This record gives sequence, structure tokens and C-alpha cells, in this order.
Amino acid sequence: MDASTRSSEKLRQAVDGFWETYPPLWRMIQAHIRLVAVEQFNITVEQFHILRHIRRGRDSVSALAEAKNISRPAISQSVDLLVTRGFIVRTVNPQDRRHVKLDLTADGNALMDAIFGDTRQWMMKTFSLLSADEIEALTCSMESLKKIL
Amino acid sequence: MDASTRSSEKLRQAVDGFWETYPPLWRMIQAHIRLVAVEQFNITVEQFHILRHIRRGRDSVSALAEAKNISRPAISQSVDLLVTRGFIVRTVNPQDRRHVKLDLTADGNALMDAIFGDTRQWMMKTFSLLSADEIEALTCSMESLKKIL
DNA sequence: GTAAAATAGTTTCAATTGTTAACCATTAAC
DNA sequence: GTTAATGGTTAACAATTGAAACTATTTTAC
Repeated sequence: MDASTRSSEKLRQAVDGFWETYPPLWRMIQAHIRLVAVEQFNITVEQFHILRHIRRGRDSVSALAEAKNISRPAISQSVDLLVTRGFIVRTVNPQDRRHVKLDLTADGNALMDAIFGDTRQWMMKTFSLLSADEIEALTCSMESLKKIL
Repeated sequence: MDASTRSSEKLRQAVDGFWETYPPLWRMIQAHIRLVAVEQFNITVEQFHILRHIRRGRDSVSALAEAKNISRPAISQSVDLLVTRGFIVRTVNPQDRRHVKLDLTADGNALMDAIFGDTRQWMMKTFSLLSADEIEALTCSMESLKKIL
């Protein structure tokens, strides 16, 4: 077996590992978010993710559509709902009246704090089943993964 | 700073790293799947994931519903569509006639080979930007992560 | 300076996906 | 052998999404 075959084998291993690890983990996280979001605040997981993106600075319909890879009309409608629910406000930019800036309201921020805080706690509890070294290694590989995205 | 504070700090770091790494990566993967699935086969990403689960052995409506955390009727309907499209067959288990086993047809398997092969290639290309050590570490931490799920 | 093009967002409409409730068929329990 | 539990589907309805067409605003080109 030559070096390139061997390294390609390693790559394949990493890809397979990914498929066996992340989707189930992500599903568990989503399930946890759903629990808190639906039960306590009656919003969907997708709505939570929209709020999360807004909080992280994706504060326009286009930015959200790009970030979530779905159409602008779809975002526009979801935003509509969150506005009527009082979690977001739309503000037209006076410099360029085509732009509508999205911001979380106090309610929206409180909701995010609650859900995200809860989820973070759950994730920390889950990750704490790993040894200190494993956590270190995990953080490290996520760091290197982040670099190539 | 005592030991428990320090380890909790590490945990927090890991969780933050997760949120900065995984959702964007997942989004890119989904986008890639969507490209191939929609363009070449005209199925949605969600339909792809159902086929993926069936291929991995989640071969009943209940198993799929549990795996994807959605209701059985929802799965039943999606399966319906994929059956009429010729990607899945339903087979009643003669031992227990309540069970309906789901299997990919030849077409379904071909579709999966195409999409998954393509996606795998893309992922390998992406991961190959990492060093051999980083890939090793990544595989390793996914392995340890998998253990605690 | 105005007509044309580009940009940001919304509305409309149809398809898909999801939920709950009610249902059928089959098997297990007693 | 009736009753309960299991696996799945159907029905009715709400929510999400995308494509196409639309409005409003700004930029570009001449």
C-alpha cells in the first residue's frame, strides 16, 4: 500500500466517523432545543435558529437566507411570524431604504438566553462524560476544522 | 481558580467550539447534497436522509421516526412518496404481518451511490486540507464522542 | 438627468412536510 | 377468547418552503 492510498484511507475513515457521530449528536441537540423551545416558549427549532443567527449578526433577510441556504421568501415569512410574536423588530435603514435590519427585542433576547443557556448546560453535561484529554482533543480538532471552512 | 472551575471552562470552550464549527460544516454538506440530489435526481435533502437511514438499517417506519425524531405519520407519507417514485419497496414481514420492511430498490441504491459518493468525495477533499495529524486527531475525537452518545 | 438594471424585500400560490386524532390489522397477554 | 398493545396508515389541517411575479429603492449607463 503506497502513501497516497494510506492517506486516502485515513480520510475515508474520518468521513465515515463524521457520519456516524455528528448527525446523531446534532439530532440530540435539536431534540433538547425543541424540548425547551416548544414547551416553554412555543417556538420551533427552526425559529430558534433564525433568532440565533440574528443574534450572531446575520441581521437581514438576505444574510439569513444565505446562512441557512433557503430562499428569501421563506425567511421573510418566518421573520414575519417572529415579528408578530414580538421576538424581532424590523428597522428600515434610512441610508438605504431597501435594507431592513433585524434585531432581537428584549423578549427575543430573554428567550435566547433561556434556551441557549439550557442547551449549553445540557451539552456541557454530555461532554463532561469525556476525559479531560478527550475534551482537549475535541476542542483542538474543532479548531482545526474551523480553519478549513 | 480551582480545578472544577478550570474543567468547566474547558467544557464551555468545547461547547462554543462545537457551535462555531459544526453548524456551518453541516450546512455546507447539506448544500452539497442538495446540489447533487436536487439537480440530478430531483429529490429533497430530507428524502435523501430517509434513504440514507434505510440503507443504514433503519428499515421500518417506526425506526425512521425514532431516528429522525418526527411522527410516524410524517414518515409514512414521505415513504409513500419515495415508493411511488420507485426508490423504496415495502415488504410485509410474513412472521409478523404488522411489520413493514423498507428496502431501497436498485434505482434507490444507484441514487444513493451517486449522491453519497459525490458528497463523500467532496468531504474527503475538504478534510484533506488538514494535516495527517489533524485528521488522526479528528477521527479520534469523533470516536470518543460516539462512545458517549 | 433619465431610462435601464440591480438590489432588498414581500406577496401569492402550489407542493411538501409536519402534527394530532382516529382508524385497521395483527400479535401478545391474561 | 376477549382485551390490550404494537405497527402502520388515513384524514384533516397547520406550517414551511420555493418559484414567480411584484413593489420600492438605489445604482449604472448613456
